Amino acid sequence: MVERGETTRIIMAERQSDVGTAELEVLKALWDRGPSTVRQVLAQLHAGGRQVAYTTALTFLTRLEQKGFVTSDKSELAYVYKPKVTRDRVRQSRLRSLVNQLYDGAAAPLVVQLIRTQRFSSDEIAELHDLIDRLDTKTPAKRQAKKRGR
Amino acid sequence: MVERGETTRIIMAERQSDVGTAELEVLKALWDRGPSTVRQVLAQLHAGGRQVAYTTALTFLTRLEQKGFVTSDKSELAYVYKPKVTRDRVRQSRLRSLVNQLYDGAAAPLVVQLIRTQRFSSDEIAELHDLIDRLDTKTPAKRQAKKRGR
DNA sequence: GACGATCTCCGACCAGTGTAGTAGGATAAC
DNA sequence: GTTATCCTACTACACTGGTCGGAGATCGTC
Repeated sequence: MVERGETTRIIMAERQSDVGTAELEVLKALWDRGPSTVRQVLAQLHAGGRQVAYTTALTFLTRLEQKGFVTSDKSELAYVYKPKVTRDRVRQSRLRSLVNQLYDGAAAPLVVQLIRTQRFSSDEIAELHDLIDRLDTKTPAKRQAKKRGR
Repeated sequence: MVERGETTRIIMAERQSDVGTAELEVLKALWDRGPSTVRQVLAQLHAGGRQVAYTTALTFLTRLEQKGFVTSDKSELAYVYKPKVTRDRVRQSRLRSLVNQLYDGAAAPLVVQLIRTQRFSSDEIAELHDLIDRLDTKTPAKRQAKKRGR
């Protein structure tokens, strides 16, 4: 009755088209194999235990392209798809969502939880140690652009 | 036409009903306020900027109850809902999903990424330092319960 | 006891996602 | 040239999650 809908849409727009779990599998296939045809992606999916039909894989790739996550080279009969987003970008984005949704945007508690609940090899522990040590030196507050390059 | 559907359903069953983003807001309201009526939850949602109708909040609570994430005390006219899962459980579960989906189940790379890309206050850094140090002593393999109390 | 405010229940709608079938174009093989 | 094969485009369907309206039960109050 009321003319709501606008605001609602805007609020939801914040979480614009995301990649679904099955679509993510497809992206992973592309990350792992590099540019691939539908059939190659399909083979990868099957190898990973996802028994879907050829057209299903095609649909995923088409939708991913609509959403802007992959591009396709249509010069050959069988299109060759390749990812437009990196694995890291997606990880980053998913991570941010998680932090915002469940940790009030503060990453530290997340890290604490991870360290507390997960098991790590001594190599990993060493690496973490190293990273944290390096954090100490370049303390946050200032964030002096040492490598202004990027 | 073909009698598929069985297998499909089974495969999808693996990813049993999860909590949606709006449902999660409701859960958060319950975590923050403790046991609440629909109206109270609604107020909390509005306070958080989510302008939804009363019946929408009701639907969320009902669905959450069906899914087993909340219970309700129906002794009064207005039911009082309370969470059946802790915030930590949900965090844990979401985290595991993320790690499995995007980090091949290995938490360490996630931690590395977090530490690399997020900013931390010096207090937080100190805490992390502490945690990692403690990891060193009780190396994974054995996990000798030094502080059995927990 | 009729009225208005509240509640819950039930059904509904839409968008998004997982999944696939069919149609029709291009290609390769006879 | 006809046939079998492979590819994309289009359509469809079920299920879930976000959103709500109307119907019917309850309760407090004149």
